[in-house]
Amino acid sequence: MSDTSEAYLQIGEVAERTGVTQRTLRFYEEKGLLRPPTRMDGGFRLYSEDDVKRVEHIRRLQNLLGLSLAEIKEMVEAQEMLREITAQYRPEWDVAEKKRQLRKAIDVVSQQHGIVSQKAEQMSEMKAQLAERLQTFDRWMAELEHAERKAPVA
Amino acid sequence: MSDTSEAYLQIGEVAERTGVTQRTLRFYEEKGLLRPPTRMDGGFRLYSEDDVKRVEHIRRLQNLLGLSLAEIKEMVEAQEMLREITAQYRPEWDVAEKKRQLRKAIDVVSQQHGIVSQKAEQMSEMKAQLAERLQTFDRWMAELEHAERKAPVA
DNA sequence: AGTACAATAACGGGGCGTCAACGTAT
DNA sequence: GATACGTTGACGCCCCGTTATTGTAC
Repeated sequence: MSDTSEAYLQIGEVAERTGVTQRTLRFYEEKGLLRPPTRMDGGFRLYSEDDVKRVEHIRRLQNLLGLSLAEIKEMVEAQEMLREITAQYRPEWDVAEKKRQLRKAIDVVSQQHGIVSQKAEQMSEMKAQLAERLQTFDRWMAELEHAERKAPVA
Repeated sequence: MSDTSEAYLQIGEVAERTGVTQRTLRFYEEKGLLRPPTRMDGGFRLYSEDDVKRVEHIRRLQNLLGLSLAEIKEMVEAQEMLREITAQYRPEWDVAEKKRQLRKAIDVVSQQHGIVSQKAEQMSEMKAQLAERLQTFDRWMAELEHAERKAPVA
């Protein structure tokens, strides 16, 4: 019931669940975006559910925000920092240091928020344009069908 | 007043106005995304305002939708097709052919619309999450400042 | 005759895809 | 012992950035 090996995932399962390839997972690890996972005796990688979440997070930052892996690495590292500060009490860190780290995290997140806001705006603008064009096309199509009825295929 | 050379732009101006590099413009041309522009006697490229618009269009498809240049090329070509059909009368094209082209265009545009809609949704979701986190961080920061006042820097 | 701008190679880097050759075992 | 899954290289592609060298002129 309380086994040490609660839920390990091999690289193939992680790949399937996250929608990236195994190559990509190993590449992220090589680049320091994913911490090296534990291994079984034969050398097979064993991932945790947390690792899956990190991969999904990385992918969102890539696909939605279009950030480079280097930028993403910085953000992910800043987040790790924050977790270490906040997860368990750390009385040995003085308050000034905590504040500095927190400010850094706030900077990162608000920067992301800015990017997202901007992109979201551009998105809805583009969406409106596309909808308008679809309207126009549909009208043209209707006209063509009308013309066809008047003068059927030669 | 009605000069043949109404408004030509050299590659540097186009680069500046579109925010891409000259290298990128030449690369797009090489890959067939931009039609080869006219040249002056010495070989310098001369772009039109329409070319500028095409570059901006390509960039939006890249940055917002994250499409590959190959995909973008298809879309741009489909659009050109449509322009040729609709811009001037072409009685020599039969209606069935026009309909086929128009259907293709509708397919392309509604596909884009689908992608945009989906991305826009993910965007606003992410935006909300980020806003929430910012709230949390701000509260933590306030707590830290409170603590600092009670027990000032050692 | 000097300066700003452009042209064409050619090499390099990020982010993987894709074998190849080989070891492991949910 | 056969099958499915994993391991580490190594090479290649896409989308350009970045010189380097040479030519042109809003």
